[in-house]
Amino acid sequence: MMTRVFHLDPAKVSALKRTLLGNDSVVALAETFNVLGDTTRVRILDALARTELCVQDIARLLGLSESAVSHQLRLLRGMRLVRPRRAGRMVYYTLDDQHIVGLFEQGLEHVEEKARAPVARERAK
Amino acid sequence: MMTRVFHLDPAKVSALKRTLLGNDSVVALAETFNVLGDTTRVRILDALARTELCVQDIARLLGLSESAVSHQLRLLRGMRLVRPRRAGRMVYYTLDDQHIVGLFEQGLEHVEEKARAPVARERAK
DNA sequence: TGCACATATGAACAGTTGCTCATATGTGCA
DNA sequence: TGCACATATGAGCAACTGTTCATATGTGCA
Repeated sequence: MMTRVFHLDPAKVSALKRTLLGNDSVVALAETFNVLGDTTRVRILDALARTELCVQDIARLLGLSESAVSHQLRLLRGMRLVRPRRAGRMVYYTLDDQHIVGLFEQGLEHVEEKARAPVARERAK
Repeated sequence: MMTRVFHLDPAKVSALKRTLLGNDSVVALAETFNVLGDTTRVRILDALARTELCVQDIARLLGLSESAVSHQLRLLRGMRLVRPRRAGRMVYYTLDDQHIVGLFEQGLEHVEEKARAPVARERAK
C-alpha cells in the first residue's frame, strides 16, 4: 500500500515539489511522446525500425501521399528521430535513435496489459 | 550498416508490410503516447508516480485550476492510467500501471541523449 | 434537512495539428 | 541545358485539444 501524504499541508507540498521532474524534462518528455502520439508517425517509425526506406517507399507501403510523408519526415527529422541519406534523387531515411524501439516495445506491453484487463472499453474509435 | 531493401519492388513491399505492427496495435500505441504527450498530464502522472494525491493537492502542487485537473484525470481514468479512491468527499488518485514509470524513464533517456547531441536546436519554444 | 466543501461535467473558445493542393528545390540524364 | 523525376515546402482548412466559466453531483456535518 502506498502511504497517503498530505492534504493542504504546505510543507509537504513543497517537499514533494522538489522531487518532481524539472520543467525542461517535463517539456522535453511531453514533446517526445507527442511526436509518437500519431498513427501516421507510429507507422513510419515502425517501418523504419525494420529497414531503410525512401519517401516513395514509405508512401506506398503505408498508403499515404508523398507530400504527407514528407511533412511528417520533416517533423521527425527536426526531432532527430530519423536521419536522411541522399542517394541520387532519392532520400533514404533510417531511425536515428534506437530508444524509439524500446519505447514502442514498452508501450506495447502497456497496451497489452490494458487489452487483457476485464473492464469494459468506453470509446471505440 | 543496414541493408537497403527495395524501391518500387511490390513483392518486397508486401513482404515488409506483413512484418509491420497491425492496425490495432498502431492505434493503441499512438493513443497511449498521445495521452503522455502533454505537459500537464506528464506533470500529473509524475506526481502520482510518487504518492497518492487528491484533486486539490494536484491542483495546488502544479498550480492548476481544480477543474483543469479534474478534466485531465477523467481522461487518464478513461485510459486507465490512474485509479480513484474515494475517502469522504475527497477522491485520491494513484497510478494504475507501473509501465508508465518505465515509459517515463525510457523517454528521459531518449531526451538526455538528444540534449547531449552536437546539432543545433531549431525551434526553441 | 440544509449548507459547505470536493469533485465532476458541459459548453464554448482559442490554439494547434495533419492533411491536400500548388509550387519550389534538387538531382540525373539525354 | 533542359526535361523528368524525387523530395521539400508553404498556404489554407477542417478536425481536434486544453483551458475557463458555469453548473451539477456527491458527501459530511450541524
